[in-house]
Amino acid sequence: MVNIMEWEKQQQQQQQQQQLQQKREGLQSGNVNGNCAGMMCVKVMTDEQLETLRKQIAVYGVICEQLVDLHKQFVAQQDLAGARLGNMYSSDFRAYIRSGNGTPSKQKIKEITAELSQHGQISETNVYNWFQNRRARSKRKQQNVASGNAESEVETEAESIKDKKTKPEEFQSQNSGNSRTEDLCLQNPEVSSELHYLT
Amino acid sequence: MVNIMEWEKQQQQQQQQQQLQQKREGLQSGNVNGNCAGMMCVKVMTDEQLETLRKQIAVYGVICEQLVDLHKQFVAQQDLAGARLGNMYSSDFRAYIRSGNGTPSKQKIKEITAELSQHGQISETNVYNWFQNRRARSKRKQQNVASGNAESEVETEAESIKDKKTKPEEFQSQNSGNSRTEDLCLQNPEVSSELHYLT
DNA sequence: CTTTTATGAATGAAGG
DNA sequence: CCTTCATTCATAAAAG
Repeated sequence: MVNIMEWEKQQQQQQQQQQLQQKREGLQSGNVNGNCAGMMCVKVMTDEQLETLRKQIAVYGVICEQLVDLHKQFVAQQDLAGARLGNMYSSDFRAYIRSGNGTPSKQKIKEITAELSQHGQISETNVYNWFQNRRARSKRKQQNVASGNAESEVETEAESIKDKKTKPEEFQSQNSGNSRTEDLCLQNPEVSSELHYLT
Repeated sequence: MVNIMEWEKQQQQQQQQQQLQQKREGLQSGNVNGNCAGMMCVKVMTDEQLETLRKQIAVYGVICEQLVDLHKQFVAQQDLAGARLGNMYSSDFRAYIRSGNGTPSKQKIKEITAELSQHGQISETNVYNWFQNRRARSKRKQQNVASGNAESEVETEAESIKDKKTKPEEFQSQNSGNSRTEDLCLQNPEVSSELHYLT
């Protein structure tokens, strides 16, 4: 297992440093054709270049998924910023993002895995799990928020969950003594509005 | 295994901060587009979009570069060793398991169910599902491992690949049996807070 | 140090 | 069989 954690920290630090450096240097962010020396401003994006950019961004699409969500939330909350951030992603990028909402499909997973594999060790299982968890959690979040609003915040919860499964509940009897029923509950009202205004 | 998912978050955070900073400082690399007003600028994208793309790519590029380098140091140690099937159920159960990996057959299921019933509530359906899932998953796992095993096989792991296949874990003491090695993860819950500065 | 939160993963079960 | 969903666990990171 080695100390992955250490590595992570290292990375974070380095990244931050990097960031700072960029910042100090004015974050040039490599101009496309920034040859605006005062005349022939050739900032023309050839189709090739454009394509390259799109491709890169598409690859990062998955990586930024959450960022987009947050941005959307922000946009929705502020209303001021408006469309500025909502539509700045390429269609490819958006495609990826959106794919997460519905059906990942094996094909997608393979694609994504392939692309991400270029940047590090990753398996299809990882991607699959990620989507799986993502869907489940976003759904549950919505559920909670919705129910919370509808129920007028009353602490009535408790039982409503019902054991639809009627599953023998496994053999709880065994551990009934120690299980501490964590009971989830992340009541994070506030931000989680999760508006789906997309753009 | 270093998951992309993990550092993805870092990137998200990084990017967010980056954008954040840029916004706060009003850092617009306007030199690229600013003085091209009267020129023949054949743009395929708006300044804003272009700017956004450049930023994203620049940030990602640098970060990824470093990440890739750092990953290389660890990739070699990434060993999946996903093949472990030791099971730790009752010997009886184990015997059954071993008897055949395919098709339990109704008879078998009945028997097994009967035996396990001595230890707790369990139905044939449970047993059936269990076999079903087990087969499917073990198969898929093999696939994944096989395909993903192109990496160098460094045996850095102490050992303990111990199996964790836990089955009727329900019966067993809810032992927390620390499973295997791996995983690392980090996230950035504070992104949201950062977001507030975005304005 | 303890509690929370976020998230990858494992697993039982339902549908098709 | 295969896919998908719901639940749960373990743990790293952050919060207090």
